[in-house]
Amino acid sequence: MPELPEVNTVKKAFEATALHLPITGVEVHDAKIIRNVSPVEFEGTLVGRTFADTYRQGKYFFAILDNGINILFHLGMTGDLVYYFSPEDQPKYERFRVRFANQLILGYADLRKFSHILVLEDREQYLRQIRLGTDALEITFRDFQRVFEGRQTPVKILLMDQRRIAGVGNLYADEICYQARIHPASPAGALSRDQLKRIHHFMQDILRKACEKDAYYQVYPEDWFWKWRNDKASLPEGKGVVRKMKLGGRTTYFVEGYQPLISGNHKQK
DNA sequence: TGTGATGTTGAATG
DNA sequence: GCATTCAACATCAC
Repeated sequence: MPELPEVNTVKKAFEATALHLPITGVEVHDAKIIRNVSPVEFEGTLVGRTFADTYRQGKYFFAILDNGINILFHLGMTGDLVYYFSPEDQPKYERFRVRFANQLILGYADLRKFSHILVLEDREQYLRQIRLGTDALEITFRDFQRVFEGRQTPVKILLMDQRRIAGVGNLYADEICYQARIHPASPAGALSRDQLKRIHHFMQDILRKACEKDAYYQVYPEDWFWKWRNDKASLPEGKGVVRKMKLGGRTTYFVEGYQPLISGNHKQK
């Protein structure tokens, strides 16, 4: 689930809860979850320090220690940070936890263990190394346009390509295509400037609103697509019927008729 | 009980 | 580069 708005919400909660507290202990339950250091090294890195700052780009969240070391939390599919005081509130699937001087415990839970937790000396170098793209909320229309130019690849796959645009995952990509009224399989290079403008606009509009609502789906606007996504029933107002297809190995939902497929035979500029 | 699908990415292949 | 497939992992729905 964690796409840009979810990760942004994790960041906000971390800032409100865990900053500037002395770290008194670390317990690792699953050594494999921290990818580049041993549990002992991880503990040694954290204990006695505080978290001083945070950074986020796309779905990558960094907690920055007071000595400048970055702890990357990439939440994978099921990662989450959980704050609690009492041991009986320990979340299921906790993989490690951090204890603070005020008795607060920060648990890292991850059912499916697709997470990447990394200790990084140099965040910028790491971001260059993985070639992470511009954050979806930051990317200008000009740069956005460049991503799609001359490509045969379906629009949705490019929206989810973290090396080009960082932060959009499977669910929000469907939402963006729906609100922009573009068929997700439309070849990117065939879109007109106006159509690209629409996608760029709705991408940022959707992500911004989702961030404002702390990625809490229940309070998303009524006319958003997500609640019908799994429904094979028709949408209200005769918009059409929800269809399902595979795109880049990911299940994709769209509304037939409402989101016309842009044909690729005449490239527009 | 077995099978396939599930929000993530990264590696391997042609 | 680009497109596709698979693997990492655990659970759930059918």
